[in-house]
Amino acid sequence: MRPVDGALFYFTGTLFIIRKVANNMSNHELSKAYAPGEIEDRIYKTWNDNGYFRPNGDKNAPAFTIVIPPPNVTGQLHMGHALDETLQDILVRYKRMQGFSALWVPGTDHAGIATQIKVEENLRVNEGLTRYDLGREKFLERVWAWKEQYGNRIINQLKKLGSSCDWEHERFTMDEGCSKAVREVFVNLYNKGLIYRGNRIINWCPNCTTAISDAEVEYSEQAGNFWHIRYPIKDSDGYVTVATTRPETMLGDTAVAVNPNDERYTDLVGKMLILPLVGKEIPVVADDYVDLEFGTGCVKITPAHDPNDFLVGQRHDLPMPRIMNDDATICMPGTKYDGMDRYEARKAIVADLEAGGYLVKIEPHSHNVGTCYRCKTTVEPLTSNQWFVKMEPLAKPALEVIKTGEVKFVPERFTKTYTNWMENVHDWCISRQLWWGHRIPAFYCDACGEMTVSKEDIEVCPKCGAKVRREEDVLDTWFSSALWPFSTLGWPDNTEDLKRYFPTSVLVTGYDIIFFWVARMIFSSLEHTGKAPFEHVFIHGLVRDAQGRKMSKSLGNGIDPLEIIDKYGADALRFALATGNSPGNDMRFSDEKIESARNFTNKIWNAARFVLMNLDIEEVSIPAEDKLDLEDKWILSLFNKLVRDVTINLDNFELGIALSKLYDFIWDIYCDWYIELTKPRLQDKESEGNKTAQNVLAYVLRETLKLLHPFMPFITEEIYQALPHNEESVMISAFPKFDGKLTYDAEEEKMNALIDAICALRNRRAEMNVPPSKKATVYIVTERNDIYNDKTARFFEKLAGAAKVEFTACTDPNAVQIVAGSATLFVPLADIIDFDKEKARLDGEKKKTIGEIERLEKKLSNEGFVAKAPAAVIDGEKVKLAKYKEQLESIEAAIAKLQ
RNA sequence: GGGAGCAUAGCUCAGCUGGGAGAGCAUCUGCCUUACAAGCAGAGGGUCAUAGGUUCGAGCCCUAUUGUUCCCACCA
Repeated sequence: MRPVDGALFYFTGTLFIIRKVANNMSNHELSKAYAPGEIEDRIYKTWNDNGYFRPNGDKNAPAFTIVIPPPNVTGQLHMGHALDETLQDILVRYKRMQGFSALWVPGTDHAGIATQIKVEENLRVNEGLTRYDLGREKFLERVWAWKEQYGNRIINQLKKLGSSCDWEHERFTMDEGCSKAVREVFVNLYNKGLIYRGNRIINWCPNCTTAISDAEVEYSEQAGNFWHIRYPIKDSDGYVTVATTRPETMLGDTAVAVNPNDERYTDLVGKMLILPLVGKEIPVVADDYVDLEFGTGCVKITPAHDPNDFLVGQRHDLPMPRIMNDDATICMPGTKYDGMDRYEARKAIVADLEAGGYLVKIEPHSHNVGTCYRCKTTVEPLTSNQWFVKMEPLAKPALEVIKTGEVKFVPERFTKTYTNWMENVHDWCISRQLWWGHRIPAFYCDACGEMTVSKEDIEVCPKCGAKVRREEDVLDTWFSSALWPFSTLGWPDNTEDLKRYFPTSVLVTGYDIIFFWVARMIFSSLEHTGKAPFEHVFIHGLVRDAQGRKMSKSLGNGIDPLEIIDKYGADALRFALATGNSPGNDMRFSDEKIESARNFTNKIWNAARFVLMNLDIEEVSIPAEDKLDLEDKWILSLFNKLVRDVTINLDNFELGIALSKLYDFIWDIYCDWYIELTKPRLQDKESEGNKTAQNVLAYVLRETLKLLHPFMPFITEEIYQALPHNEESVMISAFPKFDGKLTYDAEEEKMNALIDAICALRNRRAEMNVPPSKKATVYIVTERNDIYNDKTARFFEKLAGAAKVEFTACTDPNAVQIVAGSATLFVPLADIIDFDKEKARLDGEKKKTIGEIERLEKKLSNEGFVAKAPAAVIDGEKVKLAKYKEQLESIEAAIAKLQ
């Protein structure tokens, strides 16, 4: 599979040069700051050229599959994508390094409405034409041309992020294979009776002039009015008063409904009313739908323009006249309202009602108005002939796989969101009055009235032989997205890919499209493949701006990921997106965050520079145990624990936690301590420990880079290539495994004691305003010479401002005493020390220590605690107690010495 | 009306299956200690929203309350 043989391997970078330069003892001026720009593109190209993005050829390796949530083909990369792709890339790279045959399928979505609108807009602006001027065929040619022109833009942008997709698997929701899958699914569902065509009430967007599904309607609270209107009772002086928020729809009223239990109106049921302005007679019907408490108790019924009224209309067999055209203008030929826009008509009707004495009152009333999620136009509910997917039979198994855990949401709470929706889902309106999309494969015969749904195009009616015409409507974009996990792998054919990589492993997406997409993939996959499409759904939140606002075009607060990459590098962006937040929660993106991420890349870069400057070995391995110093065992032990923790976190989708552990290890442990601790050995080239220090330093760095690689692929590769290494790329190297032999608990404890002592010493010096340049001999009194000895003394010299270390008590009465665990350190720092102040300080420490001892003793003498707490916790407390007791002795000795 | 999230340092947020609270930024002090000033060393700063409960032990589990954000439903 992979063209290793003969492949020109050309990872060469700045750091590689550093190593050469350092070894040759020249002193070139080398970049102190990490400059990602040139490095990233070069590395990405090398990965690609070497075929690393393709699954490894190992037939025995377990498969790991992710399909990308396909971005809109003509879209541009935004922060939401950047987050989504980063998370997927982390998972894929991790699994690939673990030896899985990892496949990440990329691709784009034709995005029906969005793309069509874009092309129409372009047509209007540049040529002054509408799609109707061009006609269907010509218009579609334009859209395809547009797709060809812009389709690669977002794909190239994904590459800038470092996405390790298998580009040879790239798919498009309207390519041949996906189209075949769509057609197969449509016909199958139709034949099973799960797709039907009918005149139902649907959500209509007058601006996009298409039906949209329930999921595509967004509700927004809007201020409006309640108009109370009198409807006269036929053959009577009486009237009923109805209240409505949409007076213009009265033109389409075919009844007034009251609650059957409403005693106020019992006599009215069955009577006829005269519809004002129209003069038509309409009945009063009794229906449970009417709320006794709300409004006047009388509801005007407009079956063609309100979903609830539609149901009432069906129950009472009412006529359902549509009074609006597709552009939401009034359709009432012969009336003055004909042709008026719906809001214009509202004004006119209210005025006329008032003039006619029908208007009782106007009450301010705010209510939720449905809007189109694409263009924000208020949707018009109306009856229309549309295609629907019958949801009930599909929802059942889709709920079941969640219940059984066959599909798991991460975080788990989103199962509830999903379940609530799926339990209450209505039939899915799938037809769209657009041109760009999968055209519905239904054929009408005008001669005999037959409708044929067919996998193959047909020209003539199979029943009567007359010429047929094809359905004009296309399918909802989400209909094809719903098939994405299996259509991209070759379904309906039983391809090798399908067998090997389906079901997929994880789906990574934002919580905002659980209904649109995740839910529909699950029921579609179950229905057509018999399997759930994925095992885990890893949900993330939205990327917001620094103020916590949603990024939006209209607000102009969007942050362009490409600009960020340009300025800070892809690794910094990925770090900023992957850290400091937990799954499913929204996150804020700020300058501070990206700067701090950039600083981290720089820190790694410089640590690597340091290591390389000191490296003159060609191979790196862990030296024999008897060669290892205390600090070597300490860092190896901590690294080993890091491997264990990071692996566990990654397996649990705790990417942010894993990354912050890596950050802490690299910065606080490796850089701040270990590098400093190795300096004495490194500076003495002839020293016995020099090679050991080099080996451990380079080993831990190299292995840590492997752990970090899924998160920050570029910088880790660049440094990996510069270090001695065996595998051709860190990207395909083996992810480190926990090694039981590398656990050094005793050394960890000793090194930690030394660190505590060094910190205590630094602390004292700072408190006393001793300038770092002023060194003093440090006298250490202790019984633990396994910790404090000639070998570790150098740490005090290097890191704690010690001129030298003596293991005797200090005779200088002005020496400051520092108690650190089991040792007391004397430092003659001050010319004259203030005895009272020193005593007060020591007294304070004594008091604090006694407090701790008392707390621990109390806890350990608590029968409940001793009886019920786990042994490890109890032991931990005992160790702490012993430590404090030891410290107390030292403090008391120090106080005694002062007097 | 139903559901979910959030409330922890000045700000933004971590805190995994309960074992005496952390990071980044900001603030203060001192350092160009030749890997890194995009840095180093040190410091200050928190009744973990409130009230109960479970537990030997609660930021974490349970109940209620308050504030806040979001999703779903749509009573015309």
